[in-house]
Amino acid sequence: MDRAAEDLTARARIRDAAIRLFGERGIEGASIRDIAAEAGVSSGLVRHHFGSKEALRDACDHYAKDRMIQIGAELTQNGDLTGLDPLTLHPIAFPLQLYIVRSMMDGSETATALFLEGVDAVEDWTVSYGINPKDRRGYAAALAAIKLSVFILRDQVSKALGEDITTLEGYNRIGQALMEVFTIPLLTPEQIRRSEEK
Amino acid sequence: MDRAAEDLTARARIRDAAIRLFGERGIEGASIRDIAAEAGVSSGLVRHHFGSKEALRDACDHYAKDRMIQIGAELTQNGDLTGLDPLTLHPIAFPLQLYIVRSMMDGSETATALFLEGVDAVEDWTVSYGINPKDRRGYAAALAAIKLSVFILRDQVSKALGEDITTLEGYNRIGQALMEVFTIPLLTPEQIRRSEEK
DNA sequence: TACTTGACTACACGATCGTGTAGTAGTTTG
DNA sequence: CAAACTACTACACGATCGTGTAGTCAAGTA
Repeated sequence: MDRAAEDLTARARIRDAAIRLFGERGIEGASIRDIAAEAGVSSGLVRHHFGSKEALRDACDHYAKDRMIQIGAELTQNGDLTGLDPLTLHPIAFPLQLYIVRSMMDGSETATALFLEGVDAVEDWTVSYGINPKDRRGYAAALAAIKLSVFILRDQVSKALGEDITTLEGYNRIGQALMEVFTIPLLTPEQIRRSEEK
Repeated sequence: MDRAAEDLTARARIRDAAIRLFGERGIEGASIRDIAAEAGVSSGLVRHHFGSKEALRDACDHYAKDRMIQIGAELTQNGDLTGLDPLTLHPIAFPLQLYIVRSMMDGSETATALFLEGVDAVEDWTVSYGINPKDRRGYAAALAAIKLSVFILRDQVSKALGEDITTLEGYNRIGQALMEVFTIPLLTPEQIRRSEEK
């Protein structure tokens, strides 16, 4: 994804092109012929390497999941951030996130499993962080969904901001805005108490 | 949408079926033949009434937008809530929201305009409510996107909760979880200050 | 050298898509 | 009564889709 296209094997180029086009246009919106053209190969080669469109999506699912987990692991161990500054990380991680969300919407089990693992992680995190919502599972699910919302509606959010959020600058802006959503309490304790009485 | 199907004109049944199927499967995922079958008419009649698939989506866009605005207006004037209790409102509004989000993702200008109007409304609301984020526009855009995220990821969120959020009970649960996200400050003021120093 | 294997292309297939055309039945209108 | 119009169906069209088949070419191997 980060290396020059001509240095990659045809199989890798097909997979990268599939992740890119699937993520941008949706699974149904990107044909095998589109992906083959994007990768610079024949459509038959896509079938030769992956068997079917479904199997291609499966391969993309597992690759994207592994890459995201790998990136997450490298990010958490703060000691070694070699080559993981935002400027190089963003162009790699953003298309992966985009693809995963699209695959989720298409009903992929692998992508959905990744979402469920994310909810589990957020749930554990609320415990260790001392956050005690009344509905912890619901809270974690909402937080996980929110993290993905800007990817899905990136065109609309970009238009609302007058700034492309697929760029690093735009992405950082909406990321900080999301942080403000999480840190500014919308309701006063008094209002919360009153809404509970109803 | 709420009346018995046999009491509606064929045109209305086609439109309702289109909103339902477009919302569930996406624009590309629902064919004109599918919609015609769902409405109990021939595929030719869809074309007769709406001209093309694009024009059908346009008609659905405007209908959904008008209905949502109408519902919103009836909800805000608290005096008259005739027939607008959640039990009857939910089955009407939920498919409309689902469709609007799908249409947005498909690049519909009408649906995107509705999103931008929503962002404007949230922005105005933060002003009158005394909420002052550093990036007010970004804050409003994030909040508007969040409101729609659970519709898109409804299958994943439902699976995470073990409860179908398309039902009124499930929808209320995730709605309250979202409220908790907005009301529980994630970071302490100390942590916010520290993150700003970086 | 002869054989096998894997990467790769060209091409044809049936299905499905949106769309176009022709025509029927019932109602309205002059 | 005849013409016109509207709601509606049946059917065929070209395009595109995922897929299947056959074959080329280069590299490895016995």
